[in-house]
Amino acid sequence: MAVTLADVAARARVSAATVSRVLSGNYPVAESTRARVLRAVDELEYVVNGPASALAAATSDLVGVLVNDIADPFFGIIAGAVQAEMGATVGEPGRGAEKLAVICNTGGSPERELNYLTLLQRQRAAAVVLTGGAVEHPDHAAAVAAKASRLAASGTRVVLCGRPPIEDATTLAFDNRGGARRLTEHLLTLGHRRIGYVAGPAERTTTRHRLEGHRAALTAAGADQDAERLTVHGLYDRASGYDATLELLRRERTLTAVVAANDTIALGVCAALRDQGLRIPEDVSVAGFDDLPFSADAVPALTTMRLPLHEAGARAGRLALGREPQPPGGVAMVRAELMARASTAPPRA
Amino acid sequence: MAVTLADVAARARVSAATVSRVLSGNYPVAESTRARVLRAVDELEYVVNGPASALAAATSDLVGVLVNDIADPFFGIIAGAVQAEMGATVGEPGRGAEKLAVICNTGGSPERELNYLTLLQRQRAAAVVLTGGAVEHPDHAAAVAAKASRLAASGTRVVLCGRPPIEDATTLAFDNRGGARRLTEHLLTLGHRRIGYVAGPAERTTTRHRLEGHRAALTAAGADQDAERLTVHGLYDRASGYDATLELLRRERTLTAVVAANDTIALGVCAALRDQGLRIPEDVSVAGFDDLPFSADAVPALTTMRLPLHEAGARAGRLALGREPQPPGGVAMVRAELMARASTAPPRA
DNA sequence: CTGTTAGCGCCTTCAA
DNA sequence: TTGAAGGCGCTAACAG
Repeated sequence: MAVTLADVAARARVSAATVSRVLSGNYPVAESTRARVLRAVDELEYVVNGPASALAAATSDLVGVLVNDIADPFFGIIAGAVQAEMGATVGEPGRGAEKLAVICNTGGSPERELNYLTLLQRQRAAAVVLTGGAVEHPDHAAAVAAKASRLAASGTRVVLCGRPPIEDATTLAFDNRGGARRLTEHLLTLGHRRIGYVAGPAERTTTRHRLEGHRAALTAAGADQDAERLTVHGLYDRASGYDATLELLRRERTLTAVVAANDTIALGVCAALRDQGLRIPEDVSVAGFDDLPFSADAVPALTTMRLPLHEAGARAGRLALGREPQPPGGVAMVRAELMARASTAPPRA
Repeated sequence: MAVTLADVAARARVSAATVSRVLSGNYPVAESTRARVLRAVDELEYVVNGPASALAAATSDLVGVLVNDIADPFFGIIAGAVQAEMGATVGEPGRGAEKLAVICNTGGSPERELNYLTLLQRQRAAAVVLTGGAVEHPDHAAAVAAKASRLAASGTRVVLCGRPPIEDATTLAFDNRGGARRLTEHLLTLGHRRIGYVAGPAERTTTRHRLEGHRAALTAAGADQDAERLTVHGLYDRASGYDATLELLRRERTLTAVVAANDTIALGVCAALRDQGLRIPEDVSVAGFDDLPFSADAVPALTTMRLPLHEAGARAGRLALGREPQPPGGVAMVRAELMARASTAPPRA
């Protein structure tokens, strides 16, 4: 069938062991033999059999990246950055083979998340990176934690990017709570008091943390009387933002600002407000979270909290490869930065 | 180290072969034995060793999906749809294990594309889906074609989604040329004659086909005198659209419309026009391509050609799994549909 | 329906 | 510096 190590060995007139050594490059081999082997590899167009070497070596070069929604740039940016760190520089034998980062789309489903973890465990993945908020259902959280421990125990590095720490994993946590708080403080400082909040799905950590930060700011300013009534939950998408905004306006027509749990939702918020004949920011200010690429281009440009997604993803990738030292305590906090733009302004007098 | 098939077999008091049969479910096994085995699997928390079974069975359950830029929703949508087709229903033994779709980000680099193909070949992937336009450099095209043939020869299904057909691969081609032509015809029908075009990178098939469609419409209408001068190339991103628009205005201030090679570029075009004090569509009409989710929400809503990305990705996934019959000749054309929205209108009188 | 027997292709001591 | 040999964990005939 396919060309094997033995074929290469025969052609280069050496043993299979020698070919293996040349290819993995972790063992001294005479330069002349080396050249001969490489030539044979070339002539035969030999390609290592991954499964076979993974079996023999008990390690694979797969790195799994789990995302909630690959069509959402939030995850696309992180995943792309992780993958870029793996540097696909194959084909140059002699220097340890590179890793293959595989992106797995869970669609936010707990079952699929677990399924993918099993699949990766089955593949004996070298590392797993879990990105984005976690589902907070206790059973599921326990199941994920258990899987993570088992993966870690079997030598798979587990890295969390944008979700709360768990045991046996290195984590890059996003400062959702602090960021959300500063964002709402920004609005309060501008003079807003009746602020609507469009939250994400209720059972996710990101949703809860951002909402908590928002509430904390309101409470600190003594402006939290209506907080409950002025909060609407939905999905992290544009349609939810649209619908939620209509609901908010129904509940409180005199809103002067709306904070969205993320930029995508904020887009829907803007659309709904506009359709209701309200101007941004003259009538209602709008703010988002994440600072995705399109946010700066929105009209008006969206005020939001910037999360260094690319940097975080790259760092997660390095941690997954063991190329970067663990942060103290295994946990590092990634801060969010306020990007005050045109979508927020003082309320009408 | 880890629990193996043999451990399960011992515990269930059957042979390893029986356990294997229960797990893969492709062979009759007595219900009682089956139950006993499943219980042992459970108690031992056994997880199949992927590499080992791939080696023995000479097939793996990996399916590779190559994309040019995973942070771009165009690819995110396609990749997500492919992956959804794989249905990660693991953990339910007895029904053939599901595939693991792995998304590989080439960043548009020919070398990385080839590298990933090698990596997937090394993993003995069950299938490979190549998405998005191809680089037209002859050497590279030949290299990719050769790799594809080799993959196909070794039993890996090769599916193309959004790129021109090659031998040994099933392809879902996007009707970029026809779509672009209809889009420009739409503008011509509205009365536009001085139409700028912001193209993508010169050496990509998608870029060329869309540009050709545009030119064909102009030529048919006898409006192609300035076509060359009114075309600017850039990347498929917002910044390029912005810069290209400034350049176009420098070349021809009296433009009444700008066609962008895709929606992302169109966003930049809109931003630039606005910054130049031009209104859309009163002063200048703008059109994009793809109909990404944000396009309908832009202000004004963007006229564009809709490509059924999700459907195409899903179909590519099914073809990769061999769950859908080959289209006649191995090639199917995916049509684009005109979405005439608020960003285009007749030119000023 | 179930057990036995060979490998799948590669890595890795152990010797030479 | 190189070769020989055993085994990684699983699947796939082939018997029974």
